[in-house]
Amino acid sequence: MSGDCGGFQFHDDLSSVFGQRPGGGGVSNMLDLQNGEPTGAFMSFNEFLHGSAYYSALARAFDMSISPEEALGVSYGGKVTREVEGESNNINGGGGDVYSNVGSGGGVTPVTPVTPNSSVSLSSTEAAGDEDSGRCKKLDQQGEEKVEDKGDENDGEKSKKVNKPRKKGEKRQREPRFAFMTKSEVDHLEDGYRWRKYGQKAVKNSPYPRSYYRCTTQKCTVKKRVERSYQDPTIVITTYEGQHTHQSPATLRGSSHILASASSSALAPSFHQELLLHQVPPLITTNQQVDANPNMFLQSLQSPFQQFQLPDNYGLLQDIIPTFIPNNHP
DNA sequence: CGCCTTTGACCAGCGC
DNA sequence: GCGCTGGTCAAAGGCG
Repeated sequence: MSGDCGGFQFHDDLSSVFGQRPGGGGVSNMLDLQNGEPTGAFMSFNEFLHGSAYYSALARAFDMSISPEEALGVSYGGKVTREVEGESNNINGGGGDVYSNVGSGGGVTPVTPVTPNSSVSLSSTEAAGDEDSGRCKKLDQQGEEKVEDKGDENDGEKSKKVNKPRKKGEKRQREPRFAFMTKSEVDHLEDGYRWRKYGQKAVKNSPYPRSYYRCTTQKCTVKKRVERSYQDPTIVITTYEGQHTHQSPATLRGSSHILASASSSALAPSFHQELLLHQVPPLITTNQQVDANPNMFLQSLQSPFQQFQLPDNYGLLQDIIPTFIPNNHP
């Protein structure tokens, strides 16, 4: 079990960590917000994820400025560290509060479309790619081999599906991964990209299956996993791996106008988010102290964002941003 | 017809 | 070595 190849070393962590019910102790109030409201939150991480500067900046920030542990620490405390380092200790019971989001505090927008969700939290691991050193080479190979395989699968013999030659010893560079914790009623949040589901697995210790998605754009190897917190079904944990090599349809659609009309309430929520997210990078510096007191952290983050004159309905971002930004400490 | 989801099977890594 | 688990494949079927 611990042997989760991978994908994400912290996937288990995520499950357990994100799975912690709010109220455990500290900061986690995000889940309590908007209770029972089937609000549709349009989760537009696309801008965040597509090959935009933001993604790169963020990845870089996590990768170079902070260790995975620290990144994770943004949301929860120390126990996690070990997992990130390769141990799959269950941090359950840690009671640590995972949610560090500033509540969306009713930031739910009436105009928000159908995707339910509200609060979001981000975590990042192993952008550093170290972790993979020990495992999951499989993933590396697949990207490339997969292609070959399809061609090779000749023989109609395919008695068994997966009998492709896997190169051994090859390591694949771990792609930066980011996990979002979202309160949502739908598993697959709209993020502006097109995804194809390629698998679903039951997750140990969780009644909810984990779904595996792959970006349908050719040559784009981005993947994402979606699973629900087993402790709080209203929480969806979305983990992105890799970096889009293209722009999302949503972005293409309006990116050029964003800056000009960003403040317009006519913009779709996603655009608001995009704008905001793109403005964020400068704030990403280091996140020392992040692991201190989430509350403190969040509080310190709030002011910087206010300068953006966020639209009334930026609800989601409201939650996302604070979590994203490690810290902006002078 | 193309795209997507579902689903059972396979593989690799890890712990015991 | 065995069993467990996560991750992936690919056939089959559904849908627009």
